[in-house]
Amino acid sequence: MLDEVKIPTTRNGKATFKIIIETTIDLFYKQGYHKTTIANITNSAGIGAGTFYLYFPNKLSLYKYILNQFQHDIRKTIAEKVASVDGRFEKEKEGIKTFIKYAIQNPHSYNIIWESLYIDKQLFMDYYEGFAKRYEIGLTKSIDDGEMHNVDTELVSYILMGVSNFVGLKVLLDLGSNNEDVDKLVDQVMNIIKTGIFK
Amino acid sequence: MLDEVKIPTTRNGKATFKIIIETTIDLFYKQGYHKTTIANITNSAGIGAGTFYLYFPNKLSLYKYILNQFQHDIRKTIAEKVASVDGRFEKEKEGIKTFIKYAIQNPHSYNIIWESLYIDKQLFMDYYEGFAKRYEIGLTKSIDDGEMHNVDTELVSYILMGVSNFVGLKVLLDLGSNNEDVDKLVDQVMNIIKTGIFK
DNA sequence: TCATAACCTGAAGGGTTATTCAGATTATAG
DNA sequence: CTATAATCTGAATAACCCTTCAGGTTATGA
Repeated sequence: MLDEVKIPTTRNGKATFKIIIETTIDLFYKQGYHKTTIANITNSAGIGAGTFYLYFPNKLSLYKYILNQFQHDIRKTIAEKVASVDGRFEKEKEGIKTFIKYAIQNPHSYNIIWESLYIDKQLFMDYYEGFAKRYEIGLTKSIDDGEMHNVDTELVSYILMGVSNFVGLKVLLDLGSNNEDVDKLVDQVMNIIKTGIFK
Repeated sequence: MLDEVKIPTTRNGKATFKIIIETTIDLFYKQGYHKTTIANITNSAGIGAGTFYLYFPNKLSLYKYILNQFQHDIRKTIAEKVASVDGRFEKEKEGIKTFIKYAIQNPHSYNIIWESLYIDKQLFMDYYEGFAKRYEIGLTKSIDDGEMHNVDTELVSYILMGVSNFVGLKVLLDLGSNNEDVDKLVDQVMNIIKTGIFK
């Protein structure tokens, strides 16, 4: 499943493995997956061309490894934050806020996840379907707790993902937004989500 | 601005130009921009390799030409539909419905537009900023007409784009949704947008 | 200390692709 | 009908890139 990735065992090996990952995340962000060559990676990482193949059989397996890392990291970060607040509404708010903040602090992750649509469509579908399913669990609880109208949870999960993703996108494109701004921004977003847009 | 695209003048030339466009849209959809080669295009179109360069200096200029076409077509389609209904709320609803229906009927467009993020980031930014500005005009009218709360129109335009894009995405990924379903789906979405999610 | 496994190198082979161009064909204005 | 512009062809070139591999270095357990 890890596509024949070879995990190094020694200290030197681990350091090399790590620099490959870090260099590649940076290159994928700046140039995109397809424009990034193995030679780009090994040159930027300061290693020989053959060293790459010691750990990864090809570029795709490296991409999948990085995507997997981000998935776990995002979900873990959100889950921890959400667990720390009380009330369904507050939890949903914290989830969206954490997602947007994560995007700001890891702008690379955003690009790399979306790009999966143009690398392997199935990866993209799995990612968002998995994310939606997680969302639905929380939404169902919100309904059970009487804090939310009896909505179609699957639909609402896509709506909320769309909102977070595009608001995150806006913040990323604008650039230079700091964390305080994000708090206010998310308050506005949640107000809109809570009470609706139209009179 | 059109990147040196040469528009043919004769009937034969126009037919060749057209088949290049149509073949390429199909290939970009199926394989993505980067995996599609000029040889793929000319072979699928049934023309000689050199013929491509009669009209386009390279693959990127062809991509930009196609992206531009979709932009105009989407905006025109939405504008016409929106003009045909009365009331700001009904107009917003019709706009979202038309967008999602357009995505279903032209699944190619969706892929090609999003892919701009991985071909030329500036194209992507221009596209969504332009779309947001258009949206804001309608939203401002909604507020003036007293049909909408006094919201941040720029923020709401990104929220609405996020909702349309991800609901459209969901429909596309699920596949097999017909137009009647979409009407009901959009009714649900608009209900949520109108009255909010939380109690 | 030394045998062994892990790690590293970069030149070279082999495949793929973009682009050119000399020459051929077709359409049409006059 | 004919001169001319537009259109078309596909083999050839040159650039690029992935991947291998024979040979070298480094770290470590015993």
